[in-house]
Amino acid sequence: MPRITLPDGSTREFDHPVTAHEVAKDIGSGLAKAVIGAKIDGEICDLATTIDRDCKLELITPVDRKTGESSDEALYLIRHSCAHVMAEAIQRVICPRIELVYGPPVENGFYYDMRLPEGVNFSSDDFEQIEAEMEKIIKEDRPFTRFEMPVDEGMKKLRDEGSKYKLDNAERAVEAGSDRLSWYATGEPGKNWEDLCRGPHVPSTGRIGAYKITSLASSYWHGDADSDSLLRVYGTAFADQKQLDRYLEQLAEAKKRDHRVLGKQLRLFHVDETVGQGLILWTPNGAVVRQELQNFISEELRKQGYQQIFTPHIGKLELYKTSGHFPYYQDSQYPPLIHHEHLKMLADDGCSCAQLANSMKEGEVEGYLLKPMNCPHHIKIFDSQPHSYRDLPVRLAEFGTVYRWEQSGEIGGMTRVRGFTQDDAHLFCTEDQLAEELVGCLSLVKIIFKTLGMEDYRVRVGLRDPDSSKYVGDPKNWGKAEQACREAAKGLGVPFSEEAGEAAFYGPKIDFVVKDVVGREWQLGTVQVDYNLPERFDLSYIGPDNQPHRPVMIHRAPFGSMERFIGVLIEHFAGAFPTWLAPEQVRVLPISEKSADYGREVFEMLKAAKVRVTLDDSNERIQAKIREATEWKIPYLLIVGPRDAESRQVSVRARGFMKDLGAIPLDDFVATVREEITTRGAATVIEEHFQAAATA
RNA sequence: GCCACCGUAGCUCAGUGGUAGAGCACACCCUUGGUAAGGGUGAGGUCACGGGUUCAAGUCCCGUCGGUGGCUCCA
Repeated sequence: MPRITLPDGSTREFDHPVTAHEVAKDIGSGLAKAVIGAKIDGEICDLATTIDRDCKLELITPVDRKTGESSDEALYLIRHSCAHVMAEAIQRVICPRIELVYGPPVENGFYYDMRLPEGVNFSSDDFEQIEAEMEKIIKEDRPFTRFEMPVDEGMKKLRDEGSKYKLDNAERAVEAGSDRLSWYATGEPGKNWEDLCRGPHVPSTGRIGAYKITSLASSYWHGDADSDSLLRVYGTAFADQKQLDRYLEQLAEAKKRDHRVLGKQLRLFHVDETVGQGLILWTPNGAVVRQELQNFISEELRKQGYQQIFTPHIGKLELYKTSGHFPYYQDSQYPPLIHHEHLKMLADDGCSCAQLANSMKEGEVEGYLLKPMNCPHHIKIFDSQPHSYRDLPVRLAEFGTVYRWEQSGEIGGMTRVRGFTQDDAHLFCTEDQLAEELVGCLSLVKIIFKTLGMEDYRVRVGLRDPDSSKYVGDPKNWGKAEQACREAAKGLGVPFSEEAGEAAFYGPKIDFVVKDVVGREWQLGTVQVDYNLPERFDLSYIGPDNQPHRPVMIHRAPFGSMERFIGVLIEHFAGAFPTWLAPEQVRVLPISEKSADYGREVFEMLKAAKVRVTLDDSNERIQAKIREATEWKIPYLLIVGPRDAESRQVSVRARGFMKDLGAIPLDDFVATVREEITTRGAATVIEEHFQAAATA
């Protein structure tokens, strides 16, 4: 008879099979009331699950009594159950003929995919009504009742009901090894709403807590673009209103630091539909941030022995045929630029687009390509001279702008664009130098992320799929390169994962993924080993044996692109850039016209010290000037009035303190702000000046 | 690319087929003030673009462009 081990190690024995709920009752009536599910030998189950064998049992309550937080399991049960309630409400409120497809819990909530019958539609305007219906179902506190059938019988039921989607789900379950199919009725089977579902669920609808329908999207059946288009309704649910409110606040907070919102507010960049989708116009403020960042990266590159180069934005088609970019990746490139005479000739001949594409592939029409990658140009620089092994490694760096035809639905803000500038570099080295070069690439990343305070990132090492033969290069070298990537990643001291099958066909790679303050992940740069391009371009160096050898290439763009990186940076800092990056570093605010002359003097002095400073000599009151300046997230505001002019001081209001920190001599301020800027924030001397005021 | 929703002043947004609105920003005037909005006046619009329905369209329909959310893709 079942002997049940609880998480604290204690055991309970029963002389008959019991349900998880009965065990909870046996422990205490309070627990029995609170509990919403169980974990039996690590597997999450309904509370009504019968236990007839020895097992480990964990009871799931909506909220942990000690921490006040919900476990992942509790949220899983609540959200999965809420998906059912939402689906029922939608069928009742919108249309009963809506076909249900699939409704799982996901991170931060749940969704339900459904197929709408012809002519039926709904929008976010209907959310309120659906939520009202959900409220009713929850108030009724109907039990989630599980019932099972043998596969044959279950399939027949589904066929009779005529839902191809549910039938498909069942077939998949059977393929995965199920010998029975299960349904959950919200109430009484055969009488109330039901759904084919593996479960588990909370015991009854009343236990769902707080919920909200969040958005509407579309999806494809099986994720296949050629298959049926489905409507996906997103929602979220929590154990209680407080948690839901907190989540919604986080969402609102995330929206406020969205780089697209801040980009507009702080005039960092502009996208103009008449210029083109996904083409970033860097406005003066954004250009400052980018320029400062590029200067910083360039300095570090020089320290590491990189040489800076410049290459044009286009190159002959032939070049990209050699590299393999054309026509292999033609779909993700802007169409080629072709010669006038060709264009004219083809037009006169009434040539179709398809014919044109064909003749370009065949080499009958020459043209140029807007470069989708910088490597071919860099390779040509490397190859413009013979190389001795003594020259290696050669490290060529360029902030190189590339253009890619991203799918229109994917483009947005600065993080997914069609024209972008990579902090690109290509390293040409010997097989033996590879490991050390990889370490060098990663140390650069480390320095820069640290300076920017972006310490919450992880590294993904992409390795070969052991079952595939698509990879180019010597398997022995691959093994060594993979090991080198692994070691280099380890040396960073941040979490990293190895992912088999994620390598490019031409070499293993290391990707950097950063997390922003609200927990979203962004893939930034990569470091990739390449055995393919040196082969394709027939690169060589002369070794100590006086024989030609093939160099190995490393592509590295550790920040991905300036666009995406700065997009992420805007969100990371919520627009409040550290002083060295801030478009406007200091603003001088004279109290009134009486102090205008001194204000101008302060302004000129800072300008001469190469500080990005402005003077607000408008005839507003000081309160209004401060408010205005605060909205621009300027690091330092200098309030100057007759008192300050008298003593040649400035009254400092530093961003983040939101109050008057007191006055310091003008010369001291200039010197300290300079130091903060040149050390890129390593010295935050200003605050030390005001220790007492700042902490008061 | 696919699906849904959206596009009104520089920005944020109201606007029920019948005379295009508010707040902020901007310009000018008054105000000259010590740490998050002083007051007044004014200017600002092809309601994304193109077609259609209607006596009448910002509003309804179709198309195009663009945005948002998702799906798919991502050298």
